[in-house]
Amino acid sequence: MGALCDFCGEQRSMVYCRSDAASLCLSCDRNVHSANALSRRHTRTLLCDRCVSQPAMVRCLVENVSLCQNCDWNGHSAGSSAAGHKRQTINCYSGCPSSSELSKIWAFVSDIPNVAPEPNCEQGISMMSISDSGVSNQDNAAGNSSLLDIASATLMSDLDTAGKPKSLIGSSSEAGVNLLPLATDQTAGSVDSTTAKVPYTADQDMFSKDSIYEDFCVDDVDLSFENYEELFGTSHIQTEQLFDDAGIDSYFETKEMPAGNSDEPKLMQPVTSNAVSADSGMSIPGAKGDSSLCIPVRQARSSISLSFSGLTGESSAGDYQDCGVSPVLLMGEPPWHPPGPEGSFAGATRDDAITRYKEKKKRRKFDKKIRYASRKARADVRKRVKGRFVKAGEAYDYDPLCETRSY
DNA sequence: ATAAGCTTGCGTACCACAAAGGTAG
DNA sequence: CCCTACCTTTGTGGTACGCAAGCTT
Repeated sequence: MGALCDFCGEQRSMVYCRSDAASLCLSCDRNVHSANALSRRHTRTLLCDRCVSQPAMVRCLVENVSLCQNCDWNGHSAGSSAAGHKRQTINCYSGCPSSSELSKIWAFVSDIPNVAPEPNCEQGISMMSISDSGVSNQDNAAGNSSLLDIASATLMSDLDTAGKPKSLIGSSSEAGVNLLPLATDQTAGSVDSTTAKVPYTADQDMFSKDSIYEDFCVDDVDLSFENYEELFGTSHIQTEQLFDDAGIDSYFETKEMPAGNSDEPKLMQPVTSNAVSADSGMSIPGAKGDSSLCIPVRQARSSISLSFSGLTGESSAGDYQDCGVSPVLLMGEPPWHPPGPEGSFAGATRDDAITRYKEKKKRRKFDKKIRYASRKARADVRKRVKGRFVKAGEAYDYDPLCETRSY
């Protein structure tokens, strides 16, 4: 039994709405997201079967579970016995699809309950769009059938441990499947599906050419993050709990940071503002886009470089890497590689990135750090006027030592 | 459909003063 | 090299305020 629906609190939550930062049962999902046009645009996806708190990104066909990126990485990391498991991307949807329509999209999910059609959603799947590519059925001349193609696409049977399809080219074109970058959250992110159209057709072998980036014609988008929840898709506490996972901690317990780590000072900075925690950069779940950052790499790089707090335009690649952002992602290296010697390099790079990310996550403190307890103690007992400290002996309106105000 | 007003949330300045840090003798 | 005195800088918390974004009318 998974977590209960955040809305009704009765049914088992099944889908995750990043815009609402809520886990919902299908019934409430339809109710909530049929309220108005805006809510219908919320993109949802399956809930991670493992952590039951994050949106699932992939479906492990071997274990038959849906996993968020963190759980996927943890469970299918290089060297683990599960590293070779076949995985399939899980697509987001918006609109108000019926349970049968969801069943078509998520054919691998056997227990989609029947949900009565919502009166406000008479358009049903006609309103539905797969946010993977910004390709909606309205845009897709192939209609619903291709929609399902998209939904079932990207069979990751040949994925290496970095989640990079090895034989993407062949499988995509041969099967007539529209293989597209992983899902973006069009509402949680600024990646507007209306502008982020990917002009891809099945006969375009975009993955086989060096011109891969040129084929992504996405307007430069603002990837600024509006709040922490949106960024992480969960609350601070939840996130910390997530990464307080004993498995993760135990994994790093014996590992020492190398001396002279250039990012050491930065690590000491409390991350209390809505500035983007660089940790997010690794998985960037909900980071105005999905964890897999399905926006084209080049665009992502340019946008992120302007949006990550503390990272200026002059920031070097090392800065980004220090922040845990995969150099693969940031430096324009494609998120996957064709089979070949480069693959192992990419895997190592990714492992390095994961290592940095986890180390940093372990060390990070989200609450305010008190450097001088004595000063805090002093401030705690200091008298104030409208929040400001006042000279000793002056009239004051707030005595922190008193239960009630003096004014 | 648009504009104006309202609400909400976030970031920051402000204050006094003890402690920390730096410098000179 | 160590110690002391002096000066400057830092950091601490509650509140008010400004701004921006979203929502309502």
